[in-house]
Amino acid sequence: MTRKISDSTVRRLSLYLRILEALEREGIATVSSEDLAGRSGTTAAQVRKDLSHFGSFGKRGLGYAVRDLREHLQRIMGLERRWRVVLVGAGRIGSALFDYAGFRSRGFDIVAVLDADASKVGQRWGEVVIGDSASLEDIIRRHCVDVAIVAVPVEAVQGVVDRVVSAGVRGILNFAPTRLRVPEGVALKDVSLVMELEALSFSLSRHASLGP
Amino acid sequence: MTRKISDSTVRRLSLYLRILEALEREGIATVSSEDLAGRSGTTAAQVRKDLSHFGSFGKRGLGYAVRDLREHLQRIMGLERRWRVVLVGAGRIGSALFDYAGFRSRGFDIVAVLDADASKVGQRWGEVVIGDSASLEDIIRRHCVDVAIVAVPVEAVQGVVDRVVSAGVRGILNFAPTRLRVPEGVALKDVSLVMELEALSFSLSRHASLGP
DNA sequence: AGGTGTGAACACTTTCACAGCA
DNA sequence: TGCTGTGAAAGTGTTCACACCT
Repeated sequence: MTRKISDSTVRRLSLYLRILEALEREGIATVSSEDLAGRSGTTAAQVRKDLSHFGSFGKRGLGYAVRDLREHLQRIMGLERRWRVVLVGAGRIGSALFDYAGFRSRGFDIVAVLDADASKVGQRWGEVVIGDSASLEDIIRRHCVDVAIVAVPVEAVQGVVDRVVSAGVRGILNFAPTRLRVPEGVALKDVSLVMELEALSFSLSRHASLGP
Repeated sequence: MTRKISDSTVRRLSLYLRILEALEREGIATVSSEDLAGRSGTTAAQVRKDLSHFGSFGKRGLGYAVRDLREHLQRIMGLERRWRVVLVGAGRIGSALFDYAGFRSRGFDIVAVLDADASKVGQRWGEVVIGDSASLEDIIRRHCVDVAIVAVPVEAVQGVVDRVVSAGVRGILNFAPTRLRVPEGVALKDVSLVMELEALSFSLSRHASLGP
């Protein structure tokens, strides 16, 4: 089996999960698809369809048990375990990412930081010492790295990604604004800030006349 | 008219634009949809369809004039002008964004930085002095701000967005991991790092058995 | 010949509507 | 009754295939 699950579904699952965690903290035990839809900006049918790809988690006439559904989603998303992450690039973006507590609290441990700049190598960031990018393959194998966050200049990024992949990493989060080539079976996500801003520019230019 | 243009098309246009700029720097004068597709990881038909929403820019039998198409795309994306941006939140992410040269070089000028933390207010970052979030509306009106980049904690973000919108901003780039409510006519883009990582986690968990 | 522009076919996603269970 | 789970319908986006222009 292993049906193809669409990207948009996956994004919504991640959102549902966050909402369920909040509900749980508030001590709410049960939630309907209607309610979950309201909180996630989608429709009740969409919520039910998204969940239905993985099983039947609700009770008819009642809704979903918050804790139970949260646990299911966590398992579905592969978040019942922790992931080992290498951060390549200790510049501004890398540094902000390293300090972002949200990663650790959601199961992603940055176990190593690497940079090509000799003046950065050896610096201590909290628990980790910045290593030399030359040792990339070594570090990945030694730390059993699962995921690479790549925050290096656009000229360097394809080279880094090739090495990371050949060292066995199958999940990559890229911050450089290029279309990267990765082999089949490697999951790649891009975060392109410029692309997002340009999309805003496009919207603003088109709907200029729709004022309040 | 003003047909609805899909989000994926807009993202590709932004990518085409970057590729065309690179081709121009390399002194390449002409490009085919086939070639552009290869460089952007899509298909020739997709490229032609994307462009066809806005007009006919190519010459049959020849392809597209790089410079000409670049100019057209720039206009289509609303990038022939500069955009005035306020950055709300001078924490780690805010600081990394401020230092990211890519924004300025692509037409986005950060004209003001604001933070709610009194200890940060008054600090000088390059050309700008960090202002107090209390003066948000003032700053937006005084600087004729078009776009707000919001990098504040998740608890604060909806409040900031409401104020930003009521002060007249119609484009928002949000870094907090929540679904924000904005009125019709306001363009909102989310950058959710956790969501991207969770999507990676999902992929990795599902395709665990597809090894080389 | 060579490569664009585009209607028509196809694939995928979302919404609808309702049967079925608590 | 109330709300889930799900086929069927509607809507969107992508690919195909070819007429048409240079």
